[in-house]
Amino acid sequence: MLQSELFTKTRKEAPQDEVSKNARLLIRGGFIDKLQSGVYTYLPLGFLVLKNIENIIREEMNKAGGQELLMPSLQPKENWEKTGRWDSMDDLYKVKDSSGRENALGPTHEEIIVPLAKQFISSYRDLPLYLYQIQNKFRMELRAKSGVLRGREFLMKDLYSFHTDEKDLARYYEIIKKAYTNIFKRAGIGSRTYFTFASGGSFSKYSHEFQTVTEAGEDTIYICDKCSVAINKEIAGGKAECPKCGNADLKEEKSIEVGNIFELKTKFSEPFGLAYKDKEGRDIPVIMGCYGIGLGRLMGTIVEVLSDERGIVWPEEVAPFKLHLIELSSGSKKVEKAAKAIYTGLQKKGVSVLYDEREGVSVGEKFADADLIGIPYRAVISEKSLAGGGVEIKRRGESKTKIVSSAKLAGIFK
RNA sequence: CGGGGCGUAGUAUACCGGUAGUAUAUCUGGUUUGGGACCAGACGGACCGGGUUCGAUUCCCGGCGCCCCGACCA
Repeated sequence: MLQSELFTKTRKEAPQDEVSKNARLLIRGGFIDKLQSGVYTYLPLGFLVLKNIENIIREEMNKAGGQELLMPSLQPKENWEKTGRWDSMDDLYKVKDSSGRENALGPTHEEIIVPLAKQFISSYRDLPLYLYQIQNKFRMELRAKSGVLRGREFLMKDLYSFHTDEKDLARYYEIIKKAYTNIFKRAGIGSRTYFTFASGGSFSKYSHEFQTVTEAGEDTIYICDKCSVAINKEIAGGKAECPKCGNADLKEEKSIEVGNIFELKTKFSEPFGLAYKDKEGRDIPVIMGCYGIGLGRLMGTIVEVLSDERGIVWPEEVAPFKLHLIELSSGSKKVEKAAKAIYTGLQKKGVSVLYDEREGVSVGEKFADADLIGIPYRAVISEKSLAGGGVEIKRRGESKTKIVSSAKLAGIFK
């Protein structure tokens, strides 16, 4: 993409009402725009990042046997009354249309997927079953905060699993645990993300969260270095010990909940009468699990964890482009021609490139933009680089540069 | 939802009871080009409603919006 044609421009300063690092950098770089508190537009650059995150998640969910579908946000009141959540869930958005009909704007989708699954599950032969979607959620947060980390409308992947018994649920739980570990690794935050024991609510001892260590987090966890797991402060009580090995020498950190998985068991299958016939022909309630990841929150977490004083440092798999090609021509036709040839050549090889061919933009500004936007590789082409034998290449986040011939440039992205 | 703070050009800010200045961005023209370069000109602004006042962007009241702390958060 030509940078001169990019919809957005970078900003030197962030709006004073944004305090969080993720929102300040994402707004300055032209990734997002705030419409109202807790509600953001994803601009072209941000949308590219979001799509990359989405693809990572989709690949891992498919690998775990998930079938993707898309459910509505407008959800009839009756479904929510059946589970009692129409009245009990205080962050539920309720909308009344001109005919007087009432709907919820979906904050989660148990109320929809369970009656849906009921249409197709009747026998033990139909189980297990794994369904997921990537879809906007609405939650009336009393206090939206921390940029994209806690919003009122946000993209979320939610997967629901259906099983014959708890043993099978436990088996699948482990599969998703691995899938989530892969997702956070590919998203570049694996080394700081811990499998965490958290409050289980009324049906089980624990639920589990994936918590990423950063000062920007609103949760506090205690990490066991021996087991590389953590326990959420909300259930740790006064003296925390590792739920796995009993170690009491835990490290306290602030963290962001980037994913959660929990056992629903029969909490939703019962109100909707979701049951299957076993081999003896008896009706048995279906056992369920559910598993969520907020995509915007994940994007914000990546920014919180992987950025420096100059801007964002995107991991390769989520970066909006693989390479930021910067032309410093000073009006030199030779440099212009060489840069353009490299750009077209890389495009043909399928390497995504943001090509800064803007005229009359100073060197400092181009470099500052590249640092802020945070594409993993920066290639500079100028009189100087050509004299040195080609293109000067540098990784974002590192300071050493090296010259490679333009022929060899594409090889870096294999 | 409790407490606190803040609303002035696209953005960041200043001053003021007498209708608003600067920077940056944008537009025009020109000079520049290895870390947000420079010159000249132009465009553009007081959240909404009410009150006090000869006069309100400024003071008072109400609303709305935004941020922070807390509570809440399958």
